Amino acid sequence: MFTIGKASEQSGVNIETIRYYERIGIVPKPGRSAGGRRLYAPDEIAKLRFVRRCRDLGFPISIIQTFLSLTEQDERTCGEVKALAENHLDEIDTKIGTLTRLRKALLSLSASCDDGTAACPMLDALMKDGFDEDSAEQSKADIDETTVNESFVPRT
Amino acid sequence: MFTIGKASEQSGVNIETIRYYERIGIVPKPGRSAGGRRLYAPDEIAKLRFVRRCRDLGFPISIIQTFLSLTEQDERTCGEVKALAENHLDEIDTKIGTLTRLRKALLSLSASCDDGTAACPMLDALMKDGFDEDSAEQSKADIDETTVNESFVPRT
DNA sequence: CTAACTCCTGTAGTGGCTACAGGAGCAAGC
DNA sequence: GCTTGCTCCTGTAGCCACTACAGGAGTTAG
Repeated sequence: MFTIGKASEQSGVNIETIRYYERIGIVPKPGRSAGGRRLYAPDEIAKLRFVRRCRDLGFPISIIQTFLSLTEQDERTCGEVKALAENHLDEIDTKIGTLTRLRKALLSLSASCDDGTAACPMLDALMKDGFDEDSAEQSKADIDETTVNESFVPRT
Repeated sequence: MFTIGKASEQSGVNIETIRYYERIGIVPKPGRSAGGRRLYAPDEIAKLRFVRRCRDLGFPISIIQTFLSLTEQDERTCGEVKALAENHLDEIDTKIGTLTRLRKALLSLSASCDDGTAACPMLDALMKDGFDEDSAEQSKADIDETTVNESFVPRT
């Protein structure tokens, strides 16, 4: 049995985050010592580590919850997991695509911008009227089609 | 002069978001009608549009605020703008790199996962002990080096 | 004059944490 | 036994950039 500090070290999950996970019910409440401190069994630490790895892969908590319940009742598990993973992969691909288009737009904007000039062509371009019609609206439309809002961005 | 609804249409900024921008002080408080409604002049709408475009490019509000104050006092504007834009470009690049590594990791994990299997190799792998040492830790280390946390992810 | 619409303020919720404040348990050294 | 310093406890508030209400008031078309 380990206190929360050791559990944090071994799982790689921040102490505050462990308590947060307990609060939102993604990991079960651990036992307590006589003095009221949380005590973690090795398998509870394994669960925390699992959650961290899934977060590292960019999965949202809600999906991880599904993963965890799937591991409890191990009936036709793998198909669902694969489906969720592939859906997540699609989202990652969309995100990479969006960022790549953004990168391109920003690059061409900042390229017009020479150091030392007083009036800034980049800011000018962003202030102008007929800007969205050109290049940016293109990527905007692409994004809106697929509606990829939920900022998942992996933890560091 | 336009009411908030028209201003929203013309700028592409959601009504609630306009009021939010006013509340946090990124755009100035507009005038009011006799009945207490916000009235926007064309240049205020232009400012809103500028903010939206910057958000579309993924700039955080704080940077946009800098942009706006730079346009007020137009002294050595362009150099600073370019620097901020290039810094943002670097962040985008890092994010694309992270997502690409993630994609790879997730792809190889889900590849091991055949539909219909009861026990899931992917979940197994994530539960296992010596997992972080292999491929995931690589990308983890890369991320930690550069410390890119602030989830910026462009609006749709 | 009324129905439908737009707008107002203020507050709370989203995700996934992180950062306190103010206290209590616990281990080691004196 | 007592102090020092560490870890832990609960509860709450903050982060970002919005979004979503509730409950009311102004406005406009028929």
